[in-house]
Amino acid sequence: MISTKSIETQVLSFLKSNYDVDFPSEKLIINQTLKQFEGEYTVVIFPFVKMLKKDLAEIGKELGDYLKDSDCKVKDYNLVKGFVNLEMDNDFWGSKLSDVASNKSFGSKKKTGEKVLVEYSSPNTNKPLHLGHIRNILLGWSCAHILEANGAEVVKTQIVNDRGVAICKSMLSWEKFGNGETPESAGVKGDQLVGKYYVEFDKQLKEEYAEWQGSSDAQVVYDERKKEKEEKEQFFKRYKNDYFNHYSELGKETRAMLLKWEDGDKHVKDLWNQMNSWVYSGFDDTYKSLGVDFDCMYYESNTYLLGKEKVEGGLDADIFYKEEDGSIWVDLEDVGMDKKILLRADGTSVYLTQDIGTSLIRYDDHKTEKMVYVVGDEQDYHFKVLFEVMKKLKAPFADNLFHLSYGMIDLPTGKMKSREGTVVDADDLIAEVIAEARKSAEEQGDISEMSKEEQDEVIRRVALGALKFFIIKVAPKKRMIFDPKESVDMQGQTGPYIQNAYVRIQGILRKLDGVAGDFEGYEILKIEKELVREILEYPKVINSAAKDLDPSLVANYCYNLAKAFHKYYHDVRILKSETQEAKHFRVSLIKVVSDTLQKGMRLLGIEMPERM
RNA sequence: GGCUCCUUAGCUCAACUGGAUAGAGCAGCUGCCUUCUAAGCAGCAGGUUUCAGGUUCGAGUCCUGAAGGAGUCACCA
Repeated sequence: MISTKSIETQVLSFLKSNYDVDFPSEKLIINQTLKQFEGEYTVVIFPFVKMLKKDLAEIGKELGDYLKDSDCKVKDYNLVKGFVNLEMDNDFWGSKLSDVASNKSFGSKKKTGEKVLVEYSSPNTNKPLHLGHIRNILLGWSCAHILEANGAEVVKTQIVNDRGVAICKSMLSWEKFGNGETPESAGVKGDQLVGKYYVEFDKQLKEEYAEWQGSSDAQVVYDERKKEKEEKEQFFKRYKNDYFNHYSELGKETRAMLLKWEDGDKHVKDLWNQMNSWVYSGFDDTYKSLGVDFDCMYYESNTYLLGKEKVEGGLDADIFYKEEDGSIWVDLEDVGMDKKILLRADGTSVYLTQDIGTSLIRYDDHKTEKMVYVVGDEQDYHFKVLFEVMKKLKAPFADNLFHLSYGMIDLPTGKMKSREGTVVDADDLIAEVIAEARKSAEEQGDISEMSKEEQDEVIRRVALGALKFFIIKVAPKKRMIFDPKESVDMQGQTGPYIQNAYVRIQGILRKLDGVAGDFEGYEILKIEKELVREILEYPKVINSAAKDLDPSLVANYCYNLAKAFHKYYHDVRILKSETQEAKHFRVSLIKVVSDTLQKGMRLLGIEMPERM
């Protein structure tokens, strides 16, 4: 905007005054000129040909001359096919740099009054966070901050799935096999401890199931339910869930516990509160080491009842309908979808019910007319359904619901599967990147002068910079492969590469004795023009990242800017500039580069070290 | 099977939303530290953008079809 707006206006006024054509400004294309050609900006004039009914070359020449004569600082131009390459004059770049340097909030918009709620993380309280959560959390957190930079008022939140069968499994398991173990007595984080009992439950269930498979009950079930030519092994793999629901002793106990929980049984509630508090303190530690936070929390245990109420209300208003068995449904066939159940015949709620309740409570609390759900792409259909249901309920925010859907993370060895123990634990991963960063710092770092605490902080920033950048540089909707070895790389297209650009600038600025001043008359180098041009792109990048809910745009932008800077740093001496003007310009330039890098990376949750 | 998403260099990813000769990093090979820090820079090599059609001045990008992968089609969350 800031960069090409004046050119845009001039091109439009050219079309208006010379041809009396009102060309739609959104169709006007002004790109950065490719490296092979002279110039910095390129106007694509193919689109004009049809309207003007004139030869390409003629239009190009007329436009070029027009721009040159206008006051938008075009020094010269050249024509290649349907492209008019513009060379901007020295003053253009100088004044642009000054504009940015004096604009503290460059890249951020003024508050628009828009209120947005962003939901991310949203774990279950029965096991610790893993790599998948990390992608989710990083996307959510950075989207929230990008939206904020774009002028919105943002509420960061999550929904904690703290009730249901899965939670009862780990509770039951702890009660049966835990011998009163606590995080303190075991010396592990609370979420890890609870996760351990969740895994233990599954193990016990497996053993119980294996034993049962030899029973006569099992034989009867197999004979009755098997598909044609289905082997026993195959069948029982498929039947596991039904076994849990119909025959399992552990299943029976779990369900009994769930019923007690819903009845508010004191013993069960106490146990639930106890284990939850362990999990939450574990989650807090992980969030803290990731450097992310939330403005408020929602708990499924508090919101699912309201969902029920709303569904019943919708039934009275004839938005939903009741089946003979008493279950309540919504019919979405008018919008090309299925019928979906909202309340079971026994009155208990399902996933959808709970989300309906949660969204309404949130609107009451925060009046956010826009909501973003960061949830994996396996739930695409669920959110389509939810959004349609909210429309039917005429919720005031129903037209501004967004599902930021992202692809799963695979390991080089294949999918992550909790049952096969191939899940990458979040805490382990963070510890590992920190260890790697420490190794790198010892080998090639320059932080030995620092205190132990400062060193640790630098290492932490670099480690998390590597991890976060590695994950967030990939476009959200793409499935990504996470190679742990590559995630701790500190060279090339990585977070530390960008941090290093910042550190190099700080190094120069430290050696400066308050040099500042104008750079009137300085003949700006081509590489410097390119750097300024890149900086001018920043607001556009933030804008489209906010529009598309895509932080990877910011990540890739920061990399490109850092790359341009590293080359500049190598080619041009800044402290030993030939003239005072040159030095003033260059210092001003690198300051702006470092500010922009810092701002951009900040939006991704990546902090810059002063040295590394 | 229906629907949705994905497929770009050996590997991991880009490509300014339809623009020029498709770019980076990693891995491989070659140079550059007595310099504002080499976590860096420069170079070599690597591509029929999965395939077949179509739309147009122009297609990795849009449309149709095919192949491969993933997800979903639960009274699980």
